[in-house]
Amino acid sequence: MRYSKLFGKTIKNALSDEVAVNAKLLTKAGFIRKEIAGVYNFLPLGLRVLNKISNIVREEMNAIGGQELELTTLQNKQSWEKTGRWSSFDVLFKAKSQLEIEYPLGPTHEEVIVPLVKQFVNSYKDLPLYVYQIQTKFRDEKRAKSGLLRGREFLMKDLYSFHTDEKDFEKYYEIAKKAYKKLFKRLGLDVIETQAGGGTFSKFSHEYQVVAEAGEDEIIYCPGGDFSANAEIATVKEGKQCDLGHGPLKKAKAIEVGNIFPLKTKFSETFGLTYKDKDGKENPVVMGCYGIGISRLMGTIAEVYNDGKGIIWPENVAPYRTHLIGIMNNARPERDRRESRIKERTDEVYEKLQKAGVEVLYDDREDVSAGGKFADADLIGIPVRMVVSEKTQDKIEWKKRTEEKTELLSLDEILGRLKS
RNA sequence: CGGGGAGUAGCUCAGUUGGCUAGAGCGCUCGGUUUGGGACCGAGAGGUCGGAAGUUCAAGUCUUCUCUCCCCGACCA
Repeated sequence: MRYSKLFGKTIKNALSDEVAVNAKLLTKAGFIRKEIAGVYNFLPLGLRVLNKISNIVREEMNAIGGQELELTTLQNKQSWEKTGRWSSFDVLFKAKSQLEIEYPLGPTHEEVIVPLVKQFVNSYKDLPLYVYQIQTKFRDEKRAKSGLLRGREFLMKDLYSFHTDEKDFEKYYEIAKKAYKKLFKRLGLDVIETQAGGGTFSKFSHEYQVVAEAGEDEIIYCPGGDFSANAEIATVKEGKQCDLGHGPLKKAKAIEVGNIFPLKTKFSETFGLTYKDKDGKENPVVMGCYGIGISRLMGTIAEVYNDGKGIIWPENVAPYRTHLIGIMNNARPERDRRESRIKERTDEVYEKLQKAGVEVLYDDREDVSAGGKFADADLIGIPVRMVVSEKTQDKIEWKKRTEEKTELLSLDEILGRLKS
């Protein structure tokens, strides 16, 4: 992508109405722009990050048997009345039509998926079943805050699992836990699996927490990694030795990026979702739910990985793998043949990278100084920066966003590095 | 929803006790000089001062109402 053509440019000053680190950086760098409080537009760069996160989540959900589907956002009031949540779900958006009919705007999808699954599941032979969707959800937060961390409209993955019995559910729950661990690792995030309360549905749940000052949750955890509990339910105190002797337990603020929990038969009983077992007996289906906040993850990554200059994207979620800069006199290429060759060379490197299948954001702007391009590259935070200039001669300068050192490499050497 | 703060150019902001054609920096356009860490000179465009009502000879400035954004709290499968 040529930066000169990219929709959504960097800005020098942060907008005054963005205070949260993630919103400030993402706005400055041209990834997002606020529409109203807690509701953001995702510009091309931001959408690429969102899609990369979604795709990793998608791959891992597919790997544990998940089938992707798309559910409605405009939902059925009757179903919500049936579960009692039409009145008890306090952040439910209620949209009214011209005919004065009310529709819940989906904050979650149990009320849609359970009646839907009921139309297809009759027998133990239809189970287990794992379906998921990655969709925009709406929650009427009284106070949206912290940029992408707590919005009124946000992108979320929800997987629902359906089982014949508790035992089968528990088996899958452990599989899901493993998938979550792998998935967060792929995203480049240090995520702590945390025991949490069960809310209204069950005795327990698990949250996936990222330690960060901006977080709204508080966890008591073992730095060695074998224990963590939400402070709301923790029975142990900060400072106590953990069971494996990894030193004293710590207390920290954290961002909840995922949450998995048993639904048992709560929704299947409400909607009459049952199956016939081998003896022809009707039983309620046992369910589990597995959520991940996709847009919140994007905010969390920006919140956690940055320095004074900008964002530092982990490789797998960066909008582009590489950032190419040409330092040249483009104002009057016809006047200075030597420097105009640099422009041609950078164009050529760009074409070759593209041909080799390397994702590259090419800063081809002709009226921006070298310093301006470097500053923007740091702000945008793509993992690898490559420079072509008079100084690099027939080579290309390679620099990682996380490091200060630069190296001069040939295009072949660069392609070799990007392959591994 | 309670408490606090803020709305003036695309962005960040200044604007005195109400007083003349409402300003600056950045950005943008044009011309010129520049090019390895956010260059410089010159010219120019750009404003219903969030909205409505009111007080006044006169309102960005005072009063009332209202909308919006931010922060703290409460809330948060």
